[in-house]
Amino acid sequence: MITLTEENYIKAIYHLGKQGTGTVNTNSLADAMNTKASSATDMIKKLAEKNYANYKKYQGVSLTKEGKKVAINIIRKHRLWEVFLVEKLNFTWDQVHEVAEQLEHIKSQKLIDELDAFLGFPTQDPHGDPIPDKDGKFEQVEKTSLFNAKESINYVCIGVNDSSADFLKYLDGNHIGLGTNIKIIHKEPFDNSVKIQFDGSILVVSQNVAKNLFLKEV
Amino acid sequence: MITLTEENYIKAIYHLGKQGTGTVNTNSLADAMNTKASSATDMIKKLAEKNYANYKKYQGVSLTKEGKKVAINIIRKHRLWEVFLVEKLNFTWDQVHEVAEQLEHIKSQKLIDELDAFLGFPTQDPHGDPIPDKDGKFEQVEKTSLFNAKESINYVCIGVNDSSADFLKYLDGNHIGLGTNIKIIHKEPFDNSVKIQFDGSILVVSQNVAKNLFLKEV
DNA sequence: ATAATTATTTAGACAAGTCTAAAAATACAG
DNA sequence: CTGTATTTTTAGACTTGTCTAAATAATTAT
Repeated sequence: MITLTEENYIKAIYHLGKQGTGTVNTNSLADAMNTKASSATDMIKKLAEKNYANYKKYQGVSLTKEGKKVAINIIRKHRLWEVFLVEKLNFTWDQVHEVAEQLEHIKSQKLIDELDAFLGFPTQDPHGDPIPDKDGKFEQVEKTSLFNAKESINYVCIGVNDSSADFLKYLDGNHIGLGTNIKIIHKEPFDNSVKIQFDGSILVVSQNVAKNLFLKEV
Repeated sequence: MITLTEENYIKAIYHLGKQGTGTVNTNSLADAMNTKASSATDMIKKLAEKNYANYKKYQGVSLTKEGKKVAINIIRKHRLWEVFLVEKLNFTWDQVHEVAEQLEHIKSQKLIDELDAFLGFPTQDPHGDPIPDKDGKFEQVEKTSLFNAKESINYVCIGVNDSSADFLKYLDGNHIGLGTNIKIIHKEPFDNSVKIQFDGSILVVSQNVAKNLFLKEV
């Protein structure tokens, strides 16, 4: 049996370690879990014990194949529930995260498979992130941040990095969403702000915003 | 903050104590929770401490107004999720309970209100039990068990008492469900079995079945 | 009314997950 | 390369919910 806390640690290791491929150090894991390094160490040992993680003292932690499988399954559930909440229950994209964090831990294979079918086998969640299929396969879309994007090229918004409610509300307030077509008018070297054009309007966004908005060339 | 375990104890007290109006003794509570009497005592104390339960040593436990509110809210969530699972995700009525037991603990007022609306404000779950509305109000339907029903009167099946998967599968196998019209042909005094007629077929059911099938006169 | 039985509570212990404080290992700067 | 700073681990303790075993209260039977 895998506990709720174990699942959350596994998920955190996955996200911190470049989609499960890299090593994560104890302090960043503790930070991500809002806990202390000593607690993280204890849990890392337990995960290694249960064969979800590779661990050598002072060398950081990474997920085993088994651990990655668990992580991807949680992510699949999280993102499917997000689609459900937005498409069927009138949630906005900044409201879904908190509830999906709870729903992702419900244990029932039938539930998630039926939900997937009910939603029409979606491939992206409301923030543009890919949804793993039943076998854990998913496409990592080629994406550039607005910060790294080039002037005078046409882009379309395909996702966000920081999905904090505040950031998502900011985007909503400025009428930027998935699918919005964006062109860079000017990149200001002084403060790294970016002047963009979309839907006929012009907007200057901060470096912070630019780094968290993902685009794709069209 | 109320914990998952506390919620489950409150729910059990509600169900055991005649919909929250009566007193429950420690042993039955422990049995219902699959735990030991000493554990039940500990939890009862905690619930009394937090004002969800009334408790005097050796006198059993009952829910406070606050406790009843919590119980009814959990039941509301449980039953709404059951409707969702059956109507939208192709679950059969014997498959819903286990998953609804998990879903009922998800914390989000918006989630449950939106789900309620999405389902069209249903008043009964798939087993015929009433669903409390947003304010905790619900109709307790007048029901007789088949065991107590009288011969030669027309009844309709409106619910079940024992909602174990085995019992529900038995009913499915015999094509009895909510809404099935039933008439008693003969009550056998020897073993309390009951011969019934429905949809043109004739069936003899055991006392056990008769006690767990709820009917309403038509 | 008293003895036997049953129900309930208490006491002390354990596992999971967390914490603080201190020790040990690693990394970094001069 | 050596000392300092940082990171990580260990040790011991606390909380929640559980257990067993023993003590106490309530109930039932004679």
